[in-house]
This record gives sequence, C-alpha cells and structure tokens, in this order.
Amino acid sequence: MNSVSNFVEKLRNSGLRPTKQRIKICEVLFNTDKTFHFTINELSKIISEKIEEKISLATIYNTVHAFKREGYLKEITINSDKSYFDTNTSHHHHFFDNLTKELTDLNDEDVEKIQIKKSLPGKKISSVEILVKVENE
Amino acid sequence: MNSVSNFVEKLRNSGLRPTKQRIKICEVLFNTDKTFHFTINELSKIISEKIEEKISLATIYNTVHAFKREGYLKEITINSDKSYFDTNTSHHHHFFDNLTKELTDLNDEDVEKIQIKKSLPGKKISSVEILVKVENE
DNA sequence: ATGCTACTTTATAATGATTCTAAAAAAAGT
DNA sequence: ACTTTTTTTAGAATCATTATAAAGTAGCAT
Repeated sequence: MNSVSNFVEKLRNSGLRPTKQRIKICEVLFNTDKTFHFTINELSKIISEKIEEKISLATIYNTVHAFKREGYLKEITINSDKSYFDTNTSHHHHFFDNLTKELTDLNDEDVEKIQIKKSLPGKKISSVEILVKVENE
Repeated sequence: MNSVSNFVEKLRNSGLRPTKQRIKICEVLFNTDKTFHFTINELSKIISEKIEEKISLATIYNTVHAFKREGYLKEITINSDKSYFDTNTSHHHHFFDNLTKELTDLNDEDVEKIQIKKSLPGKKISSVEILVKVENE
C-alpha cells in the first residue's frame, strides 16, 4: 500500500522526479495510518528528527506545494500567520482551538448539510469550508 | 450618527485616547453607509489618498487591532498570506474569489442553519465561520 | 494656563514565513 | 561515460507584521 512505489507514483503524478529527499518527505507524510495536520516548520522538524538526513526548507516547500497542487495535501484556512496543511484530503471541516493552536478534523457527516441560498453572477462554488473555533468551557 | 463624538466613544471603549490620527482612521473605517473589507495595506493607501496626512503603518496596525479586540472590526479567515478585516461586525460568512481576490459578504440568513453534530470534550464553540470559494462558471 | 506624567506617533529595525537565486549535485538521455 | 536537464541547497531577498526607542501629545493636577 503505502510503499516506495506508491510514493514514486504520487511524485510522478505531481510532476516531480522521485528523488531521495522527496521519497523521505513522502514517508513522513503518507506512511502512517492516521492523517495529520502540520505547518512547514513542524514538518521540517519531524523530518530531521525521524530521519537522520537534513532536507533544506526550499525542497520541503517545493514538494509540499506540488502535492497540494496535485491534491495529495490540502491547505487549511486558519486565521493565522502561517499555513497549515492536512494529509486528510477527503472533504471535511475543522475545529480550531485558538489557545492551544490545536486543529481537529470535523467530518462532513458531522455537519448538517449546508445550503447556500445566495449565488454570485457568473460564479460557481468550488468549495465550502467551515472553521469552528472553540474555547474552554 | 457616525460623527467625531461617536468615533471618540469607539476609541475610548477600545482603551485608546482619541488622537488626531485615530480619528482619521475612524473616518475612513466608519464614516460610510456601506461596510467593506480591507487589508492593512489597502487601508493605508485609502488613508493617504483620501486624507492629505500620512499615518504611520505602526499606528494603523495598533488601531485596527484595538478595534478588533473590542469588536468594532472583524478579522476574516482567508488564504493566510495576509490579514483581511471587515467593518461589518454582524455575524455573517464570506465568498472568496481566488482569481480576483474579491471578498463578498454572505449573510447569515443566506445559509441554512448549521448544525455541528460533534463536540470536543471540555470545549465549547465560540464561532462558526464558513468560507465559500468561488470560481468562474 | 503651566508643568508633569503617561500614552502615542513615528521611522526604522527586527522578526518570521515564504520565495528566489545561483552554484553544486544528481538524474536522465545519448 | 558524457552531456543536458532537473534538483538540492544555503543563503539572500521579500513581504507582512511586530518591536523599539526617541520625539510629540493628551490628560490631569496644580
């Protein structure tokens, strides 16, 4: 399933050659049973911890953005100063705890179907994203 | 209605002394019949165009953030390369056109009531924001 | 009004995330 | 193997935002 050949395919689909560094990035991103959220800096830290090698930030940025373009990663819209990414690419929403900065998935089926009763002339909806901000009770 | 005394009140409520610069910022922000969206840079440009005076960026940042803290402005969650603000502080959502970067209000009554069927232990919902991304038909 | 104190403004520097660059390294093609 | 193209990398550049510290202003007590 999530083996090197799968990573090579993902990379080729994204228009990227399967290099050593990119395969390593794939291992961190996709070789898990659970999906997860990350910032580029967190990803960089995970890579340097889990893997002895150092991959330059520029390479991480390039690879993550190529995967996002291809749909293997989603970028999450948080009211913030940095970008969050999600390895869960299915359609879903998020909880965000502004205190802990923690992101939690909110599955599509956990939200009553949303009906948008307004439309913009000449435009069609490409996505509907809900961000539920939470605080301590 | 939206006169200097009203601005002075807004400023005092926000814990700010009513200075010349802050009154000018209020005029641009609140002395209109329509609400609008802006980035700090756009606001800065509007100020230097509409008003002969130059107000430093630091002052604009400080004032906008104080108003946000006090609830006279809302910050909108968009692609996180810069912050967008809204002078419409009523509860509502947004359309965002990624091509034109245009933001449009989506009133609360234009969205079928949202039911979140999941909750996080020890947390309560503080806000639910919908961002509808649109593209050309 | 005058003077004192605390708050503001301002230009500029600092920061932090992201993007760019150009040279060295690696991969692909011949 | 040799040449060409792509990639990696460290460091520089950029952009939004925040911090700083000196000079200016508001508020208050006299």
